[in-house]
Amino acid sequence: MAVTLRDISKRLNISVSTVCYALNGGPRPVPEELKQRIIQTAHEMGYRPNRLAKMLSTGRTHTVGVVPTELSQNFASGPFFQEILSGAISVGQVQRYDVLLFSSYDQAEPEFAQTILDGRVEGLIFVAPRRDSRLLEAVANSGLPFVSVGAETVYPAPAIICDNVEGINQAVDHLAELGHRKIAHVTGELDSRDGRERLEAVQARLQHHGLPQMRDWIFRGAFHPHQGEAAVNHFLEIKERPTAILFANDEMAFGFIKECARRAILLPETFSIVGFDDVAGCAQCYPSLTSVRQPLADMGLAAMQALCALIGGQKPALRHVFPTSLIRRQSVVPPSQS
Amino acid sequence: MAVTLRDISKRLNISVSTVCYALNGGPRPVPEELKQRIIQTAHEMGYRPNRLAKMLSTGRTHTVGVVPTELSQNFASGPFFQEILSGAISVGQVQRYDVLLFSSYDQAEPEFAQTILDGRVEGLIFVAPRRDSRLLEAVANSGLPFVSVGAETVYPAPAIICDNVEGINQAVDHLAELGHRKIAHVTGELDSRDGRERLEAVQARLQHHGLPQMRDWIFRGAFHPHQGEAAVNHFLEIKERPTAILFANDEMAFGFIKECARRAILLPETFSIVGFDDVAGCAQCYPSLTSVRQPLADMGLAAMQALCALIGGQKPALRHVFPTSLIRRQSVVPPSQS
DNA sequence: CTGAAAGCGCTTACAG
DNA sequence: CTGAAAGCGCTTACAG
Repeated sequence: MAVTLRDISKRLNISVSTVCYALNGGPRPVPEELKQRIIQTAHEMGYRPNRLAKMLSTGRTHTVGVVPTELSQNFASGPFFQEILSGAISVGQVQRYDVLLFSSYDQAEPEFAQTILDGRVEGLIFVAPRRDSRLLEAVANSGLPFVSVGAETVYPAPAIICDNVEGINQAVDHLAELGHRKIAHVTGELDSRDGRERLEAVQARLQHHGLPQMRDWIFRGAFHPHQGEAAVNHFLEIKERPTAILFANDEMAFGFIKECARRAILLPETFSIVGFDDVAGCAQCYPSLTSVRQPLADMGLAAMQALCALIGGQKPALRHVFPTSLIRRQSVVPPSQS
Repeated sequence: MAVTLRDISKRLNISVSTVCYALNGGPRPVPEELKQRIIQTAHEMGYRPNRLAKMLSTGRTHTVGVVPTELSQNFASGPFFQEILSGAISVGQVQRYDVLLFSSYDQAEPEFAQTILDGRVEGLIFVAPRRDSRLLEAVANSGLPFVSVGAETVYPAPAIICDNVEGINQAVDHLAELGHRKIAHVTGELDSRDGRERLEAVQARLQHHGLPQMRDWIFRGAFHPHQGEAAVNHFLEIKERPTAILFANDEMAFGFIKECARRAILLPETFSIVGFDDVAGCAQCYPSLTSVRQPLADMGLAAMQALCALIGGQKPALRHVFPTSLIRRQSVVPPSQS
């Protein structure tokens, strides 16, 4: 069907090697006149090089794979994944790497490791993997370069993360300064580093400020909006209501805001709320959401750069911690007098 | 380096074909006892099938490529692209297709067609391509299956689009009902179907309602937030200010909102505004943005399904028009009396 | 039933 | 300088 080097070589009665060298512009020299004739006929015949064949024979694919968060069932839907992806892609443009999304991903299948280690990619980016991921273990054993972004692994691979403790401190300090003394926390998935670290940081910082801590003020979530919605009931029903709530990510805060709107519960009057990640939606919700900014696009960018460095045989830093910053918006006000 | 079928066959003193058939479970039968022994040793030796080799010999890659909007310089950043991608990916999960993002994309390069037609993918999804895209022409000539989403092409390939006229009518009708008689429009890129169709629909619907049209009320944009910002100055400076502005997409409306906030111009009191696309940010901005909803994720899903059908030899519909709906929020109020 | 071999379309070390 | 051939690691039609 498709035109091959062989077809061209036959047409011109020369060898495939010469055609190959001519079309690739090297490394073996080809007389200019002949080279032009080859390029010309290749064009006439509608020749298009087969990349798979090239990849197979050279062993280079110029492709990196992106592996979705194992926690999220619907893959690429969240802004977390998307912003990181967009950062990664912008580097790909420069470094000339294409990105393969393993969308045929199926958590249920134990042979998934086979799929991502089947030779199509030169390296992998894991977005927010779990610490105990069996996938990671298989990949680490395979020797294929990889980095993780948004979470640290137990393997000696570059991790691009944010400073959770700093971020939480900024949030708690802000609330404390305004006079909040009853601060609650809706946690993330506690199997993840981010979920656990943020919870611990909240507890440590509350203690640092000498603020009270109650069991009812910790609501266990898992990074999904749904748990934010569920939290509304919880915090309304407990005896001692908090005046401020710190969410482990924005998505849960959005769920909370939405549910409050549905039930006509005033925000920020009833609860001051703070999110984490500062995804695009924060600036645009009502009330706009004060949030700890984690520079996701920059992190995706750094992840891709680290991966390219690894592939290139360099040794990038194993830990790339990005600073957080508190973005203040309308969702936080001083506690109402009562 | 890596273990191959050949290595296994040597170890067991049998032929590669037998090993291949055993590991693939067919099509040629292999005695159960032998098959188990082969699987066993393959496992022991850490065999991992090389997908590139398989792709090359079978001619199937089980991969589809996604080509970014040519209008947008920074590729995967916009929510438009991202929501469509997420819809497409969710189908990939079911149909077992992986998604290749051509992130090494470079508009400047004329040989880009070579890159996307190099045998790595079985089909292509074009996100909002321009009508006159030279890329499309090359792809259409190549015979590789493709679909476009968010725009129609001149080629007989499935187009997954929304009903621009319906959407604009919904928006204009809504404004007219509230009493607006001075309605402006910030256009999209007029080289695109969406940009042009929406402009024409606005003009037609204004006429239908017998509303005045002024040259100053058409501000030429190109789908980027920046033009929304620029529009603020324009509409403040012209003699006859409109009372409502219809933006060709949300991004420009966001830019407008942001600039108004910066300059302390009250919304929606000063201008009622309507966006188009209803991306996630609309529900969360202040004032929350009334917008024409284009079901992007569903469209991405339909695009992927149509593409899979094409690849499978079926003939999906050439035009898949999704209905729009006006999502009413806070950014539209009746015109102020004056 | 099983093995030897050709083929997928490139790249490149090896002869001449 | 250029051609013939081996090789990348699979799949599969062809012999035996």
